[in-house]
Amino acid sequence: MGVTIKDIAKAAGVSYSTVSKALRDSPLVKPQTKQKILTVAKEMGYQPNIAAKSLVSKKSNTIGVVWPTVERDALSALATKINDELEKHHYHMLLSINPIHSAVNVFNRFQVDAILVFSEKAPPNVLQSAVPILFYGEPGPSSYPTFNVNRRQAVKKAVEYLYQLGHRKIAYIGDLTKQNKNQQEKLIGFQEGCKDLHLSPSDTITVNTNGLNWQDGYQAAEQMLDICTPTAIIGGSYDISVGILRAVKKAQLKVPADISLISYDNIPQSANQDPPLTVTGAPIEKIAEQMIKSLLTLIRNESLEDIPTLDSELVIRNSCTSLRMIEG
DNA sequence: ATTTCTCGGCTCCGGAAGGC
DNA sequence: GCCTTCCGGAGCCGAGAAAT
Repeated sequence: MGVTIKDIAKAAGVSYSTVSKALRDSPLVKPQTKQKILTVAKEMGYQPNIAAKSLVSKKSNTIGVVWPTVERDALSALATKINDELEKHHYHMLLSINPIHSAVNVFNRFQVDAILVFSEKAPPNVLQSAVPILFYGEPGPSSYPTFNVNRRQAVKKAVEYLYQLGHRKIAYIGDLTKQNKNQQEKLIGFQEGCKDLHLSPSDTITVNTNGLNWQDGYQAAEQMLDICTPTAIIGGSYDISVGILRAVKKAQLKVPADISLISYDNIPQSANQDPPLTVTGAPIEKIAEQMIKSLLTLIRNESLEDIPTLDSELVIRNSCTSLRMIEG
């Protein structure tokens, strides 16, 4: 058992209510008494008991986050940013990779203040939760607010940028699974972008990775390169793009000299690749910021007006080159 | 089966002490 | 005697264990 305010009270020779006030910097405690209590607390290694605090305040200052997987770099980056953003507001984060229903159930028992559900596919029925839930990505049951980013626009921007560089033979390598709306949005963005720019359907290639891990991207790119070599590729996620990069290198080709590459997922890690990747998508700092802003609104019991869909940004680094330069 | 107690921390209310 | 300052005790919170 850890040190409690009762232990400190005994050691400091005051009552525990005085310790409580001193620790909360209450003006009702004499400065000398306060200083003595703080010194004793520090010496004894006192750490406040969150469970006890939440009993009184009816708040745990904890957010439950339902996460699909911890294995993808893109998601770890977002989880880190969300945690940073929560810390700014003195909140803690509990992460669960359980299925949505059981995670929501456990979080309610832990008495979190709100739950953020990162959903890659909509849950089949209504969730039982005493605390507010915010969905990110795939909309949940209609009664729950959803926060989203403009994936379609992101991929479209990538197509337009590659077009400006002179590319006409462009591949999109991503998860094309029909059930996953988020991934479908990216595909639609690619198709719309190509159509708007009158790219020949025979030159635009879509390759299904059947997954979002780097291995999925690697295999899909490897198979594609056996058959054809586009001048540019758009990877459907950061992890997929990492796989594509490996496959391109294995095929004795160079990015960007032989093939330009743009990755979906606007995360800082993209800059650490060789070469640093040009990326598209909403910056994860902005995603985390907007997400937590919406969550805190829900916690305050205020109604959430329309949550804005975050626009994407293209970050140009070194993985794309002008087609003229390749030819020259 | 029902009631009481326990955990740790917070807050309200009131008592003790001291100054005028 | 009154007022202010400082501190202490009771009660509360929720869930589960222990007692009845």
